[in-house]
Amino acid sequence: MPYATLPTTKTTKSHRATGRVTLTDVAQAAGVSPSTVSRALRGERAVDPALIERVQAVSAKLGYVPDPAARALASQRSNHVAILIPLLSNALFVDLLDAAQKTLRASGYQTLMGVTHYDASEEEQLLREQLLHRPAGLLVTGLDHNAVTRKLMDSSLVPCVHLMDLPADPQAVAPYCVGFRQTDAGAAMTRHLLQTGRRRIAFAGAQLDPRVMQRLFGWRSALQEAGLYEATLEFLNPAPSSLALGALMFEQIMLQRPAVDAIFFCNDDLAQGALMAALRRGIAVPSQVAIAGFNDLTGSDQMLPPLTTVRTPRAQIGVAAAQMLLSLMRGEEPERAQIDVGFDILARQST
Amino acid sequence: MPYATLPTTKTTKSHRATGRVTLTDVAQAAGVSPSTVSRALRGERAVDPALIERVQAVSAKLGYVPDPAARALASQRSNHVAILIPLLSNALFVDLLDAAQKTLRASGYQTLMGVTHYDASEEEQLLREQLLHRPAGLLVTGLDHNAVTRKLMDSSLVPCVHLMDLPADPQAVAPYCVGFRQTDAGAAMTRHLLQTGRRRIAFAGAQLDPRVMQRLFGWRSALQEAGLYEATLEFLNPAPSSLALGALMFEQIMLQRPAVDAIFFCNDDLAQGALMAALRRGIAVPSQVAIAGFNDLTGSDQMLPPLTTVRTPRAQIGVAAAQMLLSLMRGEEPERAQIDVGFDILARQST
DNA sequence: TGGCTCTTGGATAGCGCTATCCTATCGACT
DNA sequence: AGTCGATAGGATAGCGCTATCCAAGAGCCA
Repeated sequence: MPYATLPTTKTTKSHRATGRVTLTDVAQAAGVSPSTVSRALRGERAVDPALIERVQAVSAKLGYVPDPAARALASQRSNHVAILIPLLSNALFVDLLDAAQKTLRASGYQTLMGVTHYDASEEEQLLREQLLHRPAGLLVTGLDHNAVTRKLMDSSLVPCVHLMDLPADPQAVAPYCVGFRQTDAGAAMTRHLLQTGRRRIAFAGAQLDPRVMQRLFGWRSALQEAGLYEATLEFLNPAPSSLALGALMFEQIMLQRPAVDAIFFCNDDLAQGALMAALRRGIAVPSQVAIAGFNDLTGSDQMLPPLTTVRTPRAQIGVAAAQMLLSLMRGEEPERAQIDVGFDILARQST
Repeated sequence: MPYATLPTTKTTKSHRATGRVTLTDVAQAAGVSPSTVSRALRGERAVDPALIERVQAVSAKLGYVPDPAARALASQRSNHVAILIPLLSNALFVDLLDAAQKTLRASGYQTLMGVTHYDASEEEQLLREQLLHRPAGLLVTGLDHNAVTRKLMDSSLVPCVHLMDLPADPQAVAPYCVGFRQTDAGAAMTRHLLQTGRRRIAFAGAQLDPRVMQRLFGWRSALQEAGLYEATLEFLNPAPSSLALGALMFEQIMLQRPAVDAIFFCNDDLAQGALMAALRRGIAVPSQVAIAGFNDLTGSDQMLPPLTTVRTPRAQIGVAAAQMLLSLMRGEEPERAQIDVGFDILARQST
């Protein structure tokens, strides 16, 4: 006996309450039960292929669109993916966001963005708010979080992928990560400068977030290896990085240590500002002092001279992390918990 | 008779289903009905002040947090605000997003971001998806949308504020807008160039979105007023704007019209690229050719020479639009439907 | 004092789904 | 032939709130 002919308690009214086409409407029109429609549309369990087709046709004809709020309430899971990034004022993170967001949307997920401003307690608060929406997945920048944040992430059971960073242990199975070894990148750029014959290589860092500190450690170890490390070659400023700060730091370094023959800036915007300051001062780059940056931000190839930098594949990180998250949300176990996307030294004319 | 002593049908179980503290738990603990808790916590209708305090205390003690999904389902309204911007690769829109997002979050709203890529049908699709979440408000960039998009915005009854642009009619009551007159800004910069004695002023535009076109119209009308307009002074390229494109366009213009004495670029990144190209070519700025930009993006003050540009208060636009939206969402009618935040000509050394 | 409105709290029916349990049918195996 | 299990569909109870309708009592006036 087809479902439509069963004695139904309330037939006509349901469809008009909010003017919305509901799953029940589709069920009635297709002559099946709501459960079946729900299952057919989600590909859940076994449903007769012919029935699936019919349900899909009816639902398309009626213009049925599932209500995410009802779905979230009933299933305790939304189609949101929360992403936490430190800043929107650094193009690096915007590129990450853009790539991840595009990939997730293609699979039907809505991105909930949270900006932490490098503040652990703001991160915690944002995570709390986002978890209320029962996100299907979580993307967070870096591996450094306060204890409460880590506990929230764990106990929520929401799949989570970390961006940009990798754990010290290459065999770790614990956090899912997509990134590269910041320390290695810092060391690699320093070695490149050593190879071009530089001996007094300063490090200029701003913001001083964990990843900048790792690059600093890489620079230190490469210089120590070469027996050229001096603590006074470190120039650190906790202010956010910008062209203006780069120009300022360049002037300070040239004043305090006029004999440096290279400066490794922790981010391209600082290095770009330094290059402009050098032009203004008439300081020859690279003959008097070499300048290197990090991240290959937009415009670095247009500088005078073009800026030597580390190309960090952040769009690739965003896409790969989103894909890893997608597979985790499908309940799959990814092959490797960590993906090392590597980096490239782009040797341009500034070194 | 206090609510807790009434014959309750099911007392113990509700609290354990999902391990979540629900409104009903708070109601029982406070000895009032769920309706009262709901009203007390939302400040809805009249509730005894003492009762409100008690409910708040109990709810804080139990750690109750309302479920947004349940709320959205029952009230047909979420705490989401959808924002549509064309690109994340233009710092202008990121600044807008950042400011709006920050303001909205402070009032408890979650931002749903959508990136349209200047594509009307993608905008329509994004809007559709976002409306499913029953957003409490809508922020969209510009005033140009296809017919379906406009209809979706209207029929959804969701309060909507448009960013960056203002309607031609200054007395219009129709769309809520926060922005400035792009045409006026284009004309103002052109007049500034005329005042510095320039006579052959080229316009270089990329992306060619509606706002760029309005700046172009402003440039045209100012030149026509001065009797100096020539169609061959227009250089338009539909590619997205970037430093590299700016450098390229600069070279093309200097090749095709070597006698131009000023170039007005529709965006700062183009102008920055042009300044770098001029440095490379040894073309003197501003003595041989003046260069002007638009938006005062980061780094423009660090150029050599510093770039003359139009300061557009985009953070202010983001905040003001969010505030207008907040008041609309409270059901208030704002004083004015349009807010003109104006702009400033920043005359630096490049002109 | 009676009846009126106004105020404040309670009861209850959904909002539109999913998850769980249940039933009917069919085939295969003993 | 009888039983068991697997397969595919149906019935139903929530998920956690809000909105609507009701009721009780207070205050007010004639």
